[in-house]
Amino acid sequence: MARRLFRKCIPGIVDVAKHASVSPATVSRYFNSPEVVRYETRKRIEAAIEELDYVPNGAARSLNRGASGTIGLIVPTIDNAIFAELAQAFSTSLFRHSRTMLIAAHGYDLAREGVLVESLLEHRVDALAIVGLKHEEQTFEILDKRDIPAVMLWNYRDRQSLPCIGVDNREVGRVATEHLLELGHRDILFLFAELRGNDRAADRRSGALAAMATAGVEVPRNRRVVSPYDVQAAKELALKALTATPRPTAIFSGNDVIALGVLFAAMSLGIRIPDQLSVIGIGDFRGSSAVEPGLTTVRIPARRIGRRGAEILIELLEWPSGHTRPDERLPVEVLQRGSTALI
Amino acid sequence: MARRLFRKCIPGIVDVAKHASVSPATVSRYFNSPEVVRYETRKRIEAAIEELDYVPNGAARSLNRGASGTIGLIVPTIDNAIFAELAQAFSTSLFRHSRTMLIAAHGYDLAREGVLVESLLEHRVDALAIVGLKHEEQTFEILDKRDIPAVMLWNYRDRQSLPCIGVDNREVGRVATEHLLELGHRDILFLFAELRGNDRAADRRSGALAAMATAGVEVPRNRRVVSPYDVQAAKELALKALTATPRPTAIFSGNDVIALGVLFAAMSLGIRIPDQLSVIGIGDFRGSSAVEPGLTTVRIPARRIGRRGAEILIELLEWPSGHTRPDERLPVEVLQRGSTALI
DNA sequence: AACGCCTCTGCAAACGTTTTCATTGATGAT
DNA sequence: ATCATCAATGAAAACGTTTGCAGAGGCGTT
Repeated sequence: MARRLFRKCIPGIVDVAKHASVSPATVSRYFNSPEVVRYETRKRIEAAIEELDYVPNGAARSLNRGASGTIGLIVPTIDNAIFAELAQAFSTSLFRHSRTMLIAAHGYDLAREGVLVESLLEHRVDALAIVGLKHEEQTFEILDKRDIPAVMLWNYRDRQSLPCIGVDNREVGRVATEHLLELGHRDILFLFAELRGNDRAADRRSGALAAMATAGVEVPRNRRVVSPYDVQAAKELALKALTATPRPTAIFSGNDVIALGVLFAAMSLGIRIPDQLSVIGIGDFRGSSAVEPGLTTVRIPARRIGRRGAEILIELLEWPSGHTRPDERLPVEVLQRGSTALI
Repeated sequence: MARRLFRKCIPGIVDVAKHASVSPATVSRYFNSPEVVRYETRKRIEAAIEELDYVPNGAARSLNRGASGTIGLIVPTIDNAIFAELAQAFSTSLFRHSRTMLIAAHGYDLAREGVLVESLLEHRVDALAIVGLKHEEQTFEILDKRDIPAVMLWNYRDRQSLPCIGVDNREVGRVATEHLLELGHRDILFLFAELRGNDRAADRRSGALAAMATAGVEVPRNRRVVSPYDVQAAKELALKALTATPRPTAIFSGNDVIALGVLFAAMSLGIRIPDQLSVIGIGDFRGSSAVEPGLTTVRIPARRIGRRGAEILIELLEWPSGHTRPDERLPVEVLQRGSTALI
């Protein structure tokens, strides 16, 4: 094949080698195990690198080594406070171990998720983290066949086909509901988050309804509403429910964004919180404590999940075998602030 | 060099070729220009790919082609509503053109930014987008030497060394201030965002102060405060200012997060907005319209910036030469909602 | 028949690293 | 002087693709 004459002479390791009058092998060693290279040689190489503005070619390295130093993260969307926090923590942890994050978002579309996995595999990520428990069968198969380390983040459940690191979202739904029940509320409006392609939301819902059943409280159809992930939309749904009679005494919100919408709806109707209405959220987003009144919510440790996810994958990479399964179920807790009170 | 016997037989193009009884070249053509491969041959190759679960090796391709199909994005932090929106839009646009985003965050640390650029170059990104105008000299130099397409996002200014796509943040600061002035406010508290390593915030500040100067209104020292990017912190700063006398009649907030903090502070003090206090934000974050009262803010089209940034880089890649400089200055506008009123 | 053209495919040379193995001196022990 | 040891380096074979060139048939035209 003909030389690519046109390519703009971007310097390679052999150029550096020539410049420093050593062999490419030595330059490579300079990077990968400097201590075996004689001091003066090292100096010469350094000078050459500086001179040529040499930057190693990751593709070539990864081709040779069979590892790219890159770890994939698949989230529903970046554009969502809580996943952004997760991603940031994940990325930072990786950076600390000199690896890079390759992030991809599927927009709650499981089919598209498959494409993303393929794409990440094509980039030869060394490991993979996916948000959520529910994925296409094919995804699991291909990860298994390739046997690259993989974990599922955010939601936790026992005996999954892949290790998970996160919280049990059924528990989350349960404790939020129990909190309202303990305060004496019986007529509760449930504003669940969109369930499609979202096992977290689905789990919260089933946890919540289970808690209600345990308490022996009926939840009529019109008290179970699904809200988009959007303050404005949640606000409108809440407005509708709060202007009808009878009015619920409490609102369970599938996440803090929905809760924020509820708060604003109440405000615009002049309904005093928590005297006339209790509101609980889920997530403890940044800023939820500053809302007026402070939002009672179930804390989900997003950053910690991101950090642990990254750390565990790296561990898996560096000690490939042995190990018990690295599942981690993180604790959740209700943070009672000003938005809930005894009925 | 000895064969890497241990590597778990992950199939390559030659395995596929053998399986389909063709040459590797033909398999490669199957991917890159299917129309030249005979139908039956194509079928055979498809079967082999299916059978072996073959996924092309991006590193090898990128090594050979000298292009990785990957485009870098450097942001201060992902974990920030507005940059998350930007990144999401950027990523989606790239995906549409079958390219991948490699994102990196420096946490407002210009020094670390240099490392990130290097790291992205090592990954051989085909192009690069950076948020902000101000960067290390070395960054510009290396981008220039490598001559990979690069743009600066978010902030706009004429005659920069790299094309920029964004809004003029001095204008942003100016129009926000003018809005308050037009409503008759003279005693305005300025809660600027953190300025260090943040040319956007600095520009907003200078635009705002210039507008005040033009109007001939003095801004005393204690009316210029810098707030962290955090609802709680902004709330506390606002609380302090709002409990002192004299109380400002309006608050200029460097971004919507700060404005939210101000709103909550006013609420907790029982100060009615906008009757007793006008508040303006900047950014028009998702949800800012749903706040009660609706937040008046200066709209910055984050998604559009992300999308255009991606599109422009791709254009630059596909028609490498010619072209006028692709700078784009996007319009800003004040969205008056319920949080500002005549004094 | 001879020739040219077209379609499809194979050959083999890159791409820029890493790493095994061998080589070269230098040093120290016998 | 001989030999083993050691430190520092070089030579060369991979890694898995892409692609220019050339070859092999098939077909239509002279």
